[in-house]
Amino acid sequence: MREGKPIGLLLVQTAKAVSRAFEDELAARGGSRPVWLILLALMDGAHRTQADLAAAIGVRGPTLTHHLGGMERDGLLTRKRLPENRRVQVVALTAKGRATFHKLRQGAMSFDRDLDRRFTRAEMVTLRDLLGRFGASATVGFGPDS
Amino acid sequence: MREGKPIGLLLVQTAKAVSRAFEDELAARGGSRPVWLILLALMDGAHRTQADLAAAIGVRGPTLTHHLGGMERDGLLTRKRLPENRRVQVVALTAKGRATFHKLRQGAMSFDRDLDRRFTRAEMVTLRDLLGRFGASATVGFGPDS
DNA sequence: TATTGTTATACTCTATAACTATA
DNA sequence: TATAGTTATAGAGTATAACAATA
Repeated sequence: MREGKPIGLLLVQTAKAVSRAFEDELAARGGSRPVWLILLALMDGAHRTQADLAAAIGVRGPTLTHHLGGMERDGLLTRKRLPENRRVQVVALTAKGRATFHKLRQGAMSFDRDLDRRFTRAEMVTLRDLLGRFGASATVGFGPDS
Repeated sequence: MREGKPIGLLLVQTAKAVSRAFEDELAARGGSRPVWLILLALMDGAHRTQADLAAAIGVRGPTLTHHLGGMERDGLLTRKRLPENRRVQVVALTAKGRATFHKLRQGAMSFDRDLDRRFTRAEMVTLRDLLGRFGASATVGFGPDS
């Protein structure tokens, strides 16, 4: 016998509200969720190919190409072919890209601080455990500081 | 000093995965999230105007019009003007609309049962409390049975 | 004038299929 | 043939601005 709103719905609605607020925060600093995730992945530096990068942020190849195109037009990154294997594109952040990363990171961190204040240490441990129980995977954090 | 992945990110990523799975479940039964939410709101029957309905499912007027248009074309509902106030549209489910509701409701309930099994009663109480702490609002459940 | 909803239009994110270039 | 990525195209969901009809 379950009580109250379905837990999946509660989770999804809660996350939708939080997600919207987070995206507003990023937008106020000239970013968006996909741009933030790409910057994060590039700063972490662990990916090798665009296919890897796409997988890291959870989209398909053409979707990544789409976002990289926009970011390249905005001067956030450059793409150039590897001489040894000209099929591969090497994606690198520009100074502006790194600056944007830091700007967005500020927003992301302040956003998270606000959420964080609502829970005690113990509650946070419990919450992480319970969220983990839904069986989703995860990759990124706030990324490196420099 | 916080530890691990930002809690907001964890929440959003978890919800994204759950949400995607839920939408696949609805899609397998010929629905979608917005259609499900609209059917649910109409079965609950608490709204009065389309503006209310839009607010209940968290979208703007034109977005609702867009979805109602599709659902009307699909024969799930009818719209007609109130004689007393011809600005107001009265939205009503057809038999097909109600049938679709029940079909999607099966999917939603079986989906939620799967999630539910992963938690004890006590954990569920805790989880609801903690999710509530994020400060999101909420309206719907599984709706009425008939 | 204010209210209710629609139309016109557009943007963002995403995807699949077909293609180019390279290996 | 297989691989890395792009182009072409499309579709879902959302929004704002302007509008029509009604009150």
